[in-house]
Amino acid sequence: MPQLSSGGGDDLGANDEMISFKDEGDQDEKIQENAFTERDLADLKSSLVNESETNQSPNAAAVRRGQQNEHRGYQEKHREHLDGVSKHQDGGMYKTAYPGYPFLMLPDPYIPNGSVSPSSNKVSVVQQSHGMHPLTSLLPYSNDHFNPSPPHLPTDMSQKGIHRPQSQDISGFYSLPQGGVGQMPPSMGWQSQPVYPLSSCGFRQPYSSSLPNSSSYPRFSHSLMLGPGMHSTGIPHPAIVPPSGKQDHHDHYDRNMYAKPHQEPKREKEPKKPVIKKPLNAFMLYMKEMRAKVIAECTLKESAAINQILGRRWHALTREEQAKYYELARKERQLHMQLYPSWSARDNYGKKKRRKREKQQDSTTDPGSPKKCRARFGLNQQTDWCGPCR
DNA sequence: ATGCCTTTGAAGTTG
DNA sequence: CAACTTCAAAGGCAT
Repeated sequence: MPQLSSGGGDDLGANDEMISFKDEGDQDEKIQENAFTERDLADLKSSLVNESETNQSPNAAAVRRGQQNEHRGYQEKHREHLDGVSKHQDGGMYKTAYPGYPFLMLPDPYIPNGSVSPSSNKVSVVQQSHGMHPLTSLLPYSNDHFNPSPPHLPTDMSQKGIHRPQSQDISGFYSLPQGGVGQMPPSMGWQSQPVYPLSSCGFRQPYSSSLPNSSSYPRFSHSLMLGPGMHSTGIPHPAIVPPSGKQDHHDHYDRNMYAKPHQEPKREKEPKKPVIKKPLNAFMLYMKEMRAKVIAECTLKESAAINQILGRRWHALTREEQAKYYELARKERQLHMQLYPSWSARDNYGKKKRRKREKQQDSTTDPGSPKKCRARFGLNQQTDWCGPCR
């Protein structure tokens, strides 16, 4: 893949990247294949669908329609919506949220003013004591494309208590904290938003278990969105994460770091070096922005499922639409470089690898159960002995 | 408690 | 230099 930053200039190196899409045919094939195998599971699960779920769906047929639609190629569906000929009675998510191209909804949840995704609260960000981003004034972003919301609507908010600046700059992802109270962007009007039927989501059935019901449908309280971490002092840079805390499952950073950004005086031990995370690439930025929409429209929660949808939508975007994110990502990298000139992706490299290696080493010395051991060495479970087990 | 899943893209590593 | 690997986000789920 060519580097976007290469060659300078207009920097639409993204175009090259976009040319080299995966074989969509294969993808669709894979998708359909999965859809088929997963439908069985879905059928199974659908029997467990609770009352509220059916209440949300106009009728069972609608649900089934959604399931049937799952077997149609995403591209087909996408084309449908592009043509503005949504056959979904419910109007379909695109009809509702994407009158035209998906990007037209960008203004709504765009992250620069706070990744609205209620699920993306885990902003991977850093907690530093100072409130102002050192490069605030350097942020050259003109987010014309991403103007987050109508002027009358507050946009300064983020999840789990992260302040997002109202100013339109790159800081959306490397949030620049500002004073003031977190506010709800238009897209955060979750509770008043209509429930989008599952059929509008081009997603596969296994997640029908996530069909809306009164309890599972994402409702986000203000306390969640304006968590205790909402503070006027803020977050210097989302890419930085305190090494001590747990940021996410993978890297063990503190998810709630924003919730308690100022409670650290207690621990005065080892001022460890904060972890600086990778800047987000174009797709990651896109995901972060669109996740909330997908969650709302498809009533999904599982990120793996959501990401599949987002991946398909990503491919459905036009070059111009993608270019916006590539450009944003490029600026993200630039800013990241400015902020952390000495940082290298290598810094965070090899953690999992190391863990894996360590695990493997453990497993070589510790054979585990005989069954596991035989399986590992491809031996007959009934008759064979493996060395380590012996 | 931890890792996997799932996506794309950037960047690092390996051969 | 091509191919491969890792890590960014996300949250449910399995172990």
